[in-house]
Amino acid sequence: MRLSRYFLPVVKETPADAQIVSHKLMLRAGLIRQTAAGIYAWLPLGHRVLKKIEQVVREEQDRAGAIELLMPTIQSAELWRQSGRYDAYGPEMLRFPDRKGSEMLYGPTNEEMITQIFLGAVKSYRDLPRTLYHIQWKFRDEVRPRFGIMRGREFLMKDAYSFDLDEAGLKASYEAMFVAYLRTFARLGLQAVPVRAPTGPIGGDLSHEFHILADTGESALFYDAALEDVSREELLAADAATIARLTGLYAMEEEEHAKVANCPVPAERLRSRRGIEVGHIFAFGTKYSAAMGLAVQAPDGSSVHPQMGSYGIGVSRLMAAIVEASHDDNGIVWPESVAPFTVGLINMRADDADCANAADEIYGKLQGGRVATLYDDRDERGGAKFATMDLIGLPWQLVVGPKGLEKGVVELKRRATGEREELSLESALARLIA
RNA sequence: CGGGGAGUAGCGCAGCCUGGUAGCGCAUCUGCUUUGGGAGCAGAGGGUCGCAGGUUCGAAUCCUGUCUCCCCGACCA
Repeated sequence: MRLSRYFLPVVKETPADAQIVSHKLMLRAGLIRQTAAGIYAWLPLGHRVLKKIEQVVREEQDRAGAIELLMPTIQSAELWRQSGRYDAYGPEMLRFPDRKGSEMLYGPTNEEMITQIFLGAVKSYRDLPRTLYHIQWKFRDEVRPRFGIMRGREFLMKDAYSFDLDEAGLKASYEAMFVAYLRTFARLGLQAVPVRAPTGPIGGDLSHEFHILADTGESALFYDAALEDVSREELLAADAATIARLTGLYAMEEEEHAKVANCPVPAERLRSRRGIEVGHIFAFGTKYSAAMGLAVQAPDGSSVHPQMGSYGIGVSRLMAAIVEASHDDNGIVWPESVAPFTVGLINMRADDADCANAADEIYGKLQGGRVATLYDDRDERGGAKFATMDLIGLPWQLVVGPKGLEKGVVELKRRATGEREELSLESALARLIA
């Protein structure tokens, strides 16, 4: 993409409304634009990142055997009356009538709907287990939206729902999702801490939250320092044993931690940090299957309510969490897995014919490959170009200028470390494409 | 929902107390000079001062109402 034809409204000054670094940087880098309290438009660059995150989440869901579908954002109140949640759910649920006066709502979650869909299709234990998921916009009319997309009212969520014949099956489905979550966050370059969670209004008896450690997190956590020692490789290779080990380590939200009489973690290993909740998984058993009359026929001919679980990841929130975890004084530092473009190709002198031709040619070569390139072909001073590239945080900057061309080299800069290298064009391209 | 704050040009702000018909920086546009880490000079465009009433000869400024946004608390991916 040529920057001269792109839509990238970067901002030099920090927007007054933004308080935390991710919100400031996301506004400044032209990723998002607020349209109402807690509601944001995704500008082209932000949209690309959102899609990249979504794709990593999707791949790990698929890998875990979950099946993607897509449910609507608008639901009928009738559905929610069947589970009893229409009245139980608070004013966070956005309710409105359609033209006939039927009560509708913008879905804050989809347990009822998925159960309804399942009920219409599955009658036999032979169709279990199944885990279905979708990645869809949700709306929760939060009392106080804040921090940009960190706590928006409209947000993109991956929510998965598992159906099993018995509790052992549910446990297996829960663990499969647990593994998927560990891998997902590791691939996104994040260190996530699984925290044993109180099950709250959704019900059930097994639940974990996944928190990204960050000073600006909204939750205060207490946990065993050993949780920080888990390597990325280990998380990517996670299995049931990994889960057993991780969940065996102490980790609680402040509120729960306060209730613990004798904390099992020795003081020197107890860490207190803040976290951003980016995922939450529940095993809630037959709560919805029973309420909504979902039953399958078991091998012995009896009728059984499937054991269910639900598993959420805040996809849009993850973007803010990544920025919180990965930035410096100059701007965002995207992990390669979610970077909107891999390379920022900088033409130092767009008004210089030789330089422009050389840069155009390099751009052409990169176009054919797998790396997405954002080509700054504007006639602008080098300093401004670097500032923009640093702000938007692409992993690589490839600099083409007259001085380098004289020597037959280009400069390759790694955003994360700032290290620069002069290379022949061939080796620079080889490096990027590899 | 309670408590606090703010709405003036695309962004960041001043002006308001002490009414006299709107200004600064950045950004944008034009020209010239520049060009390897946010250039300089000269010029230009852009605002019914959130909205609605009221007071007044006259309202960004005073009064009333209203809408919106932000921050602090209880909820959540």
